[in-house]
Amino acid sequence: MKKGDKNNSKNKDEALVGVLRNNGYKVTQGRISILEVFSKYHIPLNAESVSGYLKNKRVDVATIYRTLKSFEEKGILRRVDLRNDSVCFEMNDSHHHHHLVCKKCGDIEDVDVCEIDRLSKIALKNSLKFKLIIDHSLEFFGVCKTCNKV
Amino acid sequence: MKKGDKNNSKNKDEALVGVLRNNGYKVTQGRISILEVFSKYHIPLNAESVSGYLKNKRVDVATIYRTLKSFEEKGILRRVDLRNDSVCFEMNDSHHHHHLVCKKCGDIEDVDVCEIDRLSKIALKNSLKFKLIIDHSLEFFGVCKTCNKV
DNA sequence: TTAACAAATGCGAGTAATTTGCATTTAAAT
DNA sequence: ATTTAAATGCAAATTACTCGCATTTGTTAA
Repeated sequence: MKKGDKNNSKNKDEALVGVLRNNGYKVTQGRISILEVFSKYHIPLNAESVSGYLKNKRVDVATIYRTLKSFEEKGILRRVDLRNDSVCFEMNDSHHHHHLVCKKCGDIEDVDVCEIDRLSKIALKNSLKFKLIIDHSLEFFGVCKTCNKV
Repeated sequence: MKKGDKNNSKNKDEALVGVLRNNGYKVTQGRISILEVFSKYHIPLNAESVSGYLKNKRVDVATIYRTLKSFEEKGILRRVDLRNDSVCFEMNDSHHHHHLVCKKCGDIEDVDVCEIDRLSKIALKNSLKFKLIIDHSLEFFGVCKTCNKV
């Protein structure tokens, strides 16, 4: 590993520590590791996947579930609903995006839809019951080219 | 019950029978009853709720789960993910709409967003991997006025 | 530094939603 | 009416997730 890489990695970790502190968390190795996984893999991950990526630095699955839920409540993670059998999350950073999911093989492609904020405002304006919209889900389900050939 | 009502009800059931036949299903009382529930209540329903509405005409919960899944695959029902602890469905008819869900009390308001087809086309056009988009999810999560007061 | 305390974790048991295997029943084709 | 594959009910199994509690750990303040 080159010096530069090491520093980058260190800086990145320091940024993650900052995220934890800003949200009033104790800084534990487990939470840092979980954040590292999400900041490395920009794909929807469920508790089991996170656990898999944490092989070496083992964190109990109950802790992972608790952490994911808490991170979501704080807005550090966003929940992503892909209509599979588990709840997935992604880092909730500036790189906000949605997904196209293959109904056959489950393959995922990111989708940038810049108009969702506008739609959200329209929805709120037309709403009778609601005063505040915090989040939204927007995912597309289809068939990928590979599966379509079969 | 008036004659007219009876006829309407009968016609409705015949329409539902048609739905089953068109999809290659055997026409069973259970499936008709389940379709009746969805065509009567235009709100997201999970297996348990359906079971509740079927009180008199009891259908086993395993059968309900099997039926819902199968109906979704056929496109008769749409899956609706409201981020609660069970999978919900709605009739997939012309009355297509989305939802605003209160994160605190779970109250739901329907949302009509007419631009989603356009977004879907844009997503497909920009996609590298996908050839076909079949469905999408779009739900908004927020806080309703009642809960916001507290 | 260290003492003290609340927060965080691990572990195991528990729960709720959903699925599955299989024997029985039933709709529909012949 | 007979036959057959599909559909159902029942009970057991599975899966994702949660909870209680004893122990550990990070942070605060002396």
